[in-house]
Amino acid sequence: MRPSKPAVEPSADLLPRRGRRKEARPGELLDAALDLFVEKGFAATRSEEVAARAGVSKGTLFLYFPTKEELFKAVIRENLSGRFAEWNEEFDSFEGSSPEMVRYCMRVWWERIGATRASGITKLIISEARNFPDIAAFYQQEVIRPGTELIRRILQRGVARGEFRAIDVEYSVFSIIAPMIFLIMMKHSLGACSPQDYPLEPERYVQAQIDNLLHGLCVPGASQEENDA
Amino acid sequence: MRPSKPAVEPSADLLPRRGRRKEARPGELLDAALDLFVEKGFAATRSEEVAARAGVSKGTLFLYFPTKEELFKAVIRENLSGRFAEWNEEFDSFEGSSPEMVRYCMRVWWERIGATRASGITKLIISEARNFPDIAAFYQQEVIRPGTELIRRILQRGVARGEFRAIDVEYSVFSIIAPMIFLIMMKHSLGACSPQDYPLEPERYVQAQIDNLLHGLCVPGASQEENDA
Amino acid sequence: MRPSKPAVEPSADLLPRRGRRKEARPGELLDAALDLFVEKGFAATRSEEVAARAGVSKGTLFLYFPTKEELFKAVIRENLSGRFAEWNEEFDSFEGSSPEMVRYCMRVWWERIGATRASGITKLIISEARNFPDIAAFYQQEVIRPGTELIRRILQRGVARGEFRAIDVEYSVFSIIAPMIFLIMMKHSLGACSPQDYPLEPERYVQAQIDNLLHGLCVPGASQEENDA
Amino acid sequence: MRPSKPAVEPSADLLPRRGRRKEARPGELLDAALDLFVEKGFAATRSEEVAARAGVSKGTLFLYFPTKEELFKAVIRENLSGRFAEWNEEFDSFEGSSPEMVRYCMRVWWERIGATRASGITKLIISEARNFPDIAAFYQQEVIRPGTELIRRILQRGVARGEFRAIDVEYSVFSIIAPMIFLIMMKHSLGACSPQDYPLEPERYVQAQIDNLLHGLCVPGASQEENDA
DNA sequence: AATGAATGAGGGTTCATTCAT
DNA sequence: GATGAATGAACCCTCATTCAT
Repeated sequence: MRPSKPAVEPSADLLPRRGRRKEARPGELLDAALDLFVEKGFAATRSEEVAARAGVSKGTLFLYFPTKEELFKAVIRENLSGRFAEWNEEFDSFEGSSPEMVRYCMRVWWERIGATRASGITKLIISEARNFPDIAAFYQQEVIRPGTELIRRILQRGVARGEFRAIDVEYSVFSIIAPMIFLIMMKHSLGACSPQDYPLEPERYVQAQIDNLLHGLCVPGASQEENDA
Repeated sequence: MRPSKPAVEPSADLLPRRGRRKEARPGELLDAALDLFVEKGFAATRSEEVAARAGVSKGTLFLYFPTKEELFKAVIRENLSGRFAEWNEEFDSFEGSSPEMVRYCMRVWWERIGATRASGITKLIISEARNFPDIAAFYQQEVIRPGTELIRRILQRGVARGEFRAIDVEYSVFSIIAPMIFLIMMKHSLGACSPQDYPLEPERYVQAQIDNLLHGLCVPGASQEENDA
Repeated sequence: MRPSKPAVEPSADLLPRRGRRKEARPGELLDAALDLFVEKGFAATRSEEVAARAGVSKGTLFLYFPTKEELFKAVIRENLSGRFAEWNEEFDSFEGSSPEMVRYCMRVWWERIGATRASGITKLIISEARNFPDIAAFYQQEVIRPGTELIRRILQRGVARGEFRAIDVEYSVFSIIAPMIFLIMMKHSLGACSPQDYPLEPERYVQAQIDNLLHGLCVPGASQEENDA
Repeated sequence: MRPSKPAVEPSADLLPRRGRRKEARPGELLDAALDLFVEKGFAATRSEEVAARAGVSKGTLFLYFPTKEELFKAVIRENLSGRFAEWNEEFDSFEGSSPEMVRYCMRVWWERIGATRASGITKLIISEARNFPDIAAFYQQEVIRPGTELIRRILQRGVARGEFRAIDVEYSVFSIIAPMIFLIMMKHSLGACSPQDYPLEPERYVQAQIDNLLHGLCVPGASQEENDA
């Protein structure tokens, strides 16, 4: 039906064209999509770009994901593997001190999430939450709630064991979360733009945050300044 | 991102303004644009929506801003009040202790930025940085650098005066920045989606962060655990 | 934003480009759409063709009709002006004989519908009914039912006045409808394809149908052949 | 309509066929295609649907028919059984009266065409004629011309034998054709949409049309109204 | 200055067709 | 032969931008 273009010689093409790899496709597309959505945002990413980065044509994308929005949701779902059961267990059986737990928590967060492609999901959710309220709610249920719960238990343990001060446990959760989220956001936004301006060494960053978080800025024993607002 | 036309300077600025009647227009457009860009992102915001929210017609928008991209840049510029000179002075003449400076810094950050519409800019920059590298660089110069510099000076002062421990000043800057940025990001993303899931009270949040930051989680004097990685 | 093509001189263009004629547009578009839908069918007609035939650009079409399907429905609605009230009245006050009514009915059908653009709607509905069941139902209500009712009354009148035989009134309605619909369908399908093969003169056609319908093929008084199936 | 490739002749026809196993394929595809083309039209029918309904894969369809358009033509050709030689003979040797011939003609038309899947071709041709002028011309040659010729001979016989009035033979042909085509069109369009609104009993319909056609609506002997236009 | 009708390039999605298996 | 994954031209529709009024 369509006027076929003059058959282009597949001259020295070593890779198999029209590869038949149904199993591999969705994963490659999801990877490409994650990268691009993180980099440019959902709306500014063109479907064709995703396909091209995955090494397939535009049409192939829609063979696996009926719409761009479904692709987005699949990207989130794919990378939201609920590993909290495992992590909860890991922390329940943790034998060290509570400060060590906090230290371990933050280091592991960086190693397992921050330093990996999974960190893109965090950036993606925070940037796109308002355009995808149902995704946001899903993330809330599946990640935020169990995550904060895990951290809260660490803090409560520390207070109960007399290792931590009588902190505001509920809101101190964010003293662990905030520095990690900040690091991840920087990695994917300003840090990715001008690395020369943001020579953030993640290990040193995490180390400094842990140190300040556990011991505070102030020299201990100095005159306690008043805590009135 | 498409190539932006060379920004056309609105020459009418040179003429003496008689009535201030219509002069409110650009401001209303910038306000509307800020809200919508923060809410939906640059790419997902339609020019017509901006105009409608500002109460003018589509054509009028392009009367003041030659392209959507220029509108975006104007939104950023408009809300990047270079108040660092003022703020630097405020801190240079600050008479209290360094812990008080940190406390003041974080409270004022929330009051002057976080609680106001200006906080949207932070969200916007972080979300859109990679689509607007020049904007990101501009922000880097105008906000990040002076901001971190200001905070660094506070920390150095505290160390110099023996009020703060021998912290990693360079990276401890983020111990102040991260919690504030996190609060602002939440306010504009997940927090705006499901307020019932995020009943964050900003004052209590800031208070808890300040408290933990200054005194740390650990009870002072407890056996210092080793700081090796 | 978009790279503007080198401004083409509107050399000798007498017609106003970018005409501002909001009132006229929908009608012109509906006319163009009717023609094309009749000619090529709904699915095979491209939106851009409709726009082009109406002398506007693709985008303009969607300014007035949100989707191609809505355009289709509007085409039907526009041309389905329920003139049955008027026609009912016309026939209720008809003073001639019932055969004259039949004759008048068929001639007027051709003049007011068959010979005009409105006949396209008939072709359209019949060809597309199964793709647009709601349209078909609507047409059923608004056109078919009142139309058959009108004709049934004519036939009943003829029987009641002793002018017509004891016909099967219910199904004799189609003895009037069928020839008219056939003529209209031919006009828009095979007749439009090869006029040289279909030199149908509508007036002679209608005349012949009326004549046969009223008096039958058979010579009157000839031996009635049996009517068993 | 796109330019159709020159139809490739399936050369395998020359080889002696061993098993008839797979030879059913093309027929099943043609059947499926006929149904779907009639139901949705050519453009709105997807090749994959045709294949699916025939119980084969998309690829197989194109094994037998090089393009969708060739499939369409094959559907027409397949169902255009040139049985006119046979039918002509049947009528040439018909022994009854001319009214009986008309009656027989219409009944047989319904039984052999109207009531069978072949009736879909009629609907298809009429609906798609303008998109396939060559098909229309072919149909004209193969069906319309011999069909009208057959009917014309019946009418002429009746006139010659004094059984029919001095009718306009040329145009009276349509008095037989129109009601049959109308019935078939209804069956495949509006009648298929809302059967509850179209409880057309074909036998009663055909009976009524025959009756009216042969004897007319008017009571014989009543004052002949003038036949001037 | 302000409007909003008009434009048309761009992007999401479909689907006839191809071809490696 | 048969399959169905892959392709990409084509089509519907959007929306930034223009411009006559």
